[in-house]
Amino acid sequence: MEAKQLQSEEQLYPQHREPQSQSHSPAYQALLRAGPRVRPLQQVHAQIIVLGKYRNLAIITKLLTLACAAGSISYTRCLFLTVPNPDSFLFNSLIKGSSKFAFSNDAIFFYRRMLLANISPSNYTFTSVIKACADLSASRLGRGIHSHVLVCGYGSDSFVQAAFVTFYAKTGDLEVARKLFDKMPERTVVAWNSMISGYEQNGFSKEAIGLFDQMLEWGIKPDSTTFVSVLSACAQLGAIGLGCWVHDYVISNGFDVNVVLGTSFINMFSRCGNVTKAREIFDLMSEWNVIAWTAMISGYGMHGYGKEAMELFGKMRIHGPRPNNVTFVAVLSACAHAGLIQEGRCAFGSMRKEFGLVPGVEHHVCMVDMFGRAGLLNDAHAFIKELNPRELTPAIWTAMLGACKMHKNFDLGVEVAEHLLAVEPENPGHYVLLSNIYAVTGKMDRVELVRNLMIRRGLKKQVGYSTIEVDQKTYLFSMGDKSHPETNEVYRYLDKLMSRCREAGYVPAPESVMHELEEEEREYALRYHSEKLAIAFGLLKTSSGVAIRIVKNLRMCEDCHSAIKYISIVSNREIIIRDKLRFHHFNDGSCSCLDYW
DNA sequence: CTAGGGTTAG
Repeated sequence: MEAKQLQSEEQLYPQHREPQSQSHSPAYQALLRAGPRVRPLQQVHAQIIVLGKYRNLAIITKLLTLACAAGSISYTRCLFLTVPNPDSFLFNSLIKGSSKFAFSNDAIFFYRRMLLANISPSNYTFTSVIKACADLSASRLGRGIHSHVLVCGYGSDSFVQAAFVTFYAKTGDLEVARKLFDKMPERTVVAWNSMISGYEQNGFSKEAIGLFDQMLEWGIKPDSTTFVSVLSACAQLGAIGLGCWVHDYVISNGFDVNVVLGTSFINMFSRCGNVTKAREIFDLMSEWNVIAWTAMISGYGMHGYGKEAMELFGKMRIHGPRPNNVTFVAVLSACAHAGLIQEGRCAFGSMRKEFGLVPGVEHHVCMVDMFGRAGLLNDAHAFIKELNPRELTPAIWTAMLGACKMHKNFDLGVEVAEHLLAVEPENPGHYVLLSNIYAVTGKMDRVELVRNLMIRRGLKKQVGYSTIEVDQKTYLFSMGDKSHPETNEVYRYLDKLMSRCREAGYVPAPESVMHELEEEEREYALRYHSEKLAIAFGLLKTSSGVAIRIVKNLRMCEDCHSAIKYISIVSNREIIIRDKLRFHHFNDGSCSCLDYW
C-alpha cells in the first residue's frame, strides 16, 4: 500500500505520454480515468495529496465535479470544506454540479457561501442556482434572485432568461413565464422548450401544442426535447393524430430515438389507445432503462392486458434492469385490472424478498383495489387490517370504498365513506361516492343531506369533460356545454343514436341512480354526459371504419358504459375510451374491461 | 487547466 502510493508519477500514470494528454497534468488524467465513481476518486484524491497537488484549484474543481456526478454530495461537501480559498470557477462548478444532480439545497447553500466569500456570481452561477430554485419550487428565493440578477446586469442574458422561464413555469406562475418568454430578444430552441414544457407540466396541453405550432410557423427547428414535451401533451389529450405526425417527423428527419424519446412514444401511443404501436417502438429501441420497461408494462396494464404486462415483467426480471417502486405500481395495477390475483400476491411478496423494496401506500392501494375489483372484499379488508395504523391513508379507504360500491356492499360502503368524510372533509369525491351509494339504495333523503353538506362546505364536484381529436385538432365537450359551433347537430344526432340504442335493447339507468349532486346537472343527466357528446361528434366527423378515441378526465358512469356498448353495435364502430383509471375498448357490444372498472 | 440553460415512467 505504502509502496504503491510512493511510486513515481510516471509509473502511476503511464498514459501521460500520449499526445492528446499533454495539455493535462497526470493528476488530471487520473481523475478523468476514475470518472464519476466515489472509490476510484478517493484513491486519486489520496495520490493528489501525496503528490502535493491539493492546492491546485483546477484539479480540486474537477475532483469536486466528479464527486458530485458520482452522486455523493457528502463527499463533495467534505472536499469543499478542505479548500481554503475557493475561486469563482470552483463555486460555479460546485453550484452547477449540485443543481444538475438534484442536490438543490446544496446548490443554494454553496451559492450563499459564494456570496459570503465576496465572489461575484456570473450568468453561469445564476442559471444553475435558478434551476435549483425551480426544482425546489422555492418561489420567494427565486424571485429574490431575479432582482439580484437584474442588479448585477445579467437580466438580458438569454440563458438566464430561459432559466427564469423554467423557474416561473415550475412554480406555477405561467403568466409571468410567458411574459418573460415573449420579451426575450432571442429565443433559442431551449427557451421554446422551456415554455412548452412549462405548459405541459402544468396540465395546459392545448397551450403547449399551440406554442409548438407557433414555433414551427416561426421556422424554429424543434429538437428531441421539444418532442418529449409535445408527446406528453398528446398523451394527456389523447391526441394520437398529432402524436403520429411527430413520429413521422422524427423518423423522416433522421432524429435519433434515444431512450427518453422512445419512452415518450411508448407513453403517448399507449395513452392514446394504441398499445400495439407502443410495443413496436419498445422493440425497436436500442437501449432500455427501468423507465422504458415500466412505461411499457404500465401501457399494457392500463388497457387491461394483464397477461402481456406480466410476460413483459418476466422478461424484465431476466434481461432488464432492477425494477423499482414505480415498476411495481405498474405491475400490481395491471394485475388489479386483469383480475390476476395470484400473480399480484406473488409480485407484492417479491418486492421485499427479491428486490429489497419497501411497499408504499401506492402499492397497498393497488392490492386493495385488486382484491376489491375481484369481489374479494374480505381479502381486501384483511389486507387493510394487516397494515400499520400510520399506513391507513385516505387513499387505501378510497380503494376499499370503490370495491364496496362495485360489489354493492352498501353497509360497509357507508361506513367507509363516513370515515373518509371525517378525515378528508375537503375532498368532493367522497361526497359523490357516498351520495351514489345512498341513491342506489333508494335513500333519497340521505342523498339530499350529503348534497347540502357539500354545498355548505363550499365544495364543488369536479367538472367532467371528454376530448376527441379529429384531423389533428382536439375538441372538448362537457356535460350540458353548448359552446361548440355544431352543438345542435351533435345533440340531435345523439338523440337519434340513443333511440336506436333503445331499440337494440339498451335500458337507461333509473332516474334515482342517475341522481346528480348539483341542480343544474339534473336536466342534462343521462343523455348528455360528456363522453356521449364526444362520441356523437366523432361519429359525425369521421368515416366508417375509423375507431373513435375519447379521453375523459373522470371515471365513466355505469349508464354511459352500458350505453356505449350499444352505440358500438348500432354504429358498427370500435370506440376506445380512456377514463381516469384505464382504457375501455368497446367493440360489437362488449367492453375490454369485462365490466370490472 | 476548470463551466452553459430545457425533457422521460405510476
